[in-house]
Amino acid sequence: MSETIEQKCIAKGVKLTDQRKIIAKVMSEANDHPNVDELYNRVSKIDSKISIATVYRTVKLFEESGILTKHEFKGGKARYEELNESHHDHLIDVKSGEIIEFVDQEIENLQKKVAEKYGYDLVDHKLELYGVKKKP
Amino acid sequence: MSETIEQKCIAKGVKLTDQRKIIAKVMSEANDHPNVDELYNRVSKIDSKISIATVYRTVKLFEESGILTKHEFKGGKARYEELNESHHDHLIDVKSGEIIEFVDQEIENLQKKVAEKYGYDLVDHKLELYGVKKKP
DNA sequence: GTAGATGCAAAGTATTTGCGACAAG
DNA sequence: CTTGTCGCAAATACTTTGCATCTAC
Repeated sequence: MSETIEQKCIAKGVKLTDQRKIIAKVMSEANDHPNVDELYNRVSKIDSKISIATVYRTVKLFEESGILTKHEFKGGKARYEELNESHHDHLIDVKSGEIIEFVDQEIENLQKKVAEKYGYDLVDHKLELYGVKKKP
Repeated sequence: MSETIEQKCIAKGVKLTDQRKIIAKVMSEANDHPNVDELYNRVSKIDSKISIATVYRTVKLFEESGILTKHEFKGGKARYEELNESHHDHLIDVKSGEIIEFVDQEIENLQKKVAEKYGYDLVDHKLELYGVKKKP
């Protein structure tokens, strides 16, 4: 088991307020990719006085601190997930919205190769696959 | 030289108004990836009475008709480009915003393979590389 | 104690929409 | 003619921000 978000905040010198602790806890426990509304709903159940502005401010702060990562999947609201050692990309079921995480080292290597071919160092990338479930 | 957007509209039965003809022309001639504001500016130079609502409605219509494609690059406004036979992905210079188009058949094949591995047919995908120019 | 965080409501952006006037087929 | 489009302004959706108050360190 790796560090919790709260531990990461301490490690990175991010001040821990009650609100941030709650948001950290909810995100640490999430195993999906909540958008700000969903996160706000979950957080509100723990402390109903937290404002959505704080949720926005906190996810932004956590993102800038390298604790969360933001995804902007097709035509939807921004979604967040905890950033951890294992990088992965996403396969999105266009019918159900289900999100599957995957890793493909070969694709990663090829991406770096493409960037280099054009004289660039790859600093970031986004790979999203959109699919429909196959008929058996 | 392939079809103009105007010709594609006719082929697809999209009604051609004066405004749409102008937007079609500007997009056909663009060799970048304008966002709606930029497109509106270019279009306004030809006919200053076109409203931005029409530009929004038209790019949406063209997208749904398979004439334009929409990109939502990191943290910016939506950008559009003409959809044509040659599929490609994008490498974005994070400093300058410059956008380079590239094709890598090997990555394309691997994507399909990943989707299949999870029992999906790939219907769409998004691959964006973000890089910084290498020091010589 | 002080710098920074919060809640609230108001302000920004980007985009969409209702409606009466208008134009393409 | 008739259906769909346009321009306008108002509405919406998501996100950010100014300000007075409060809190972690």
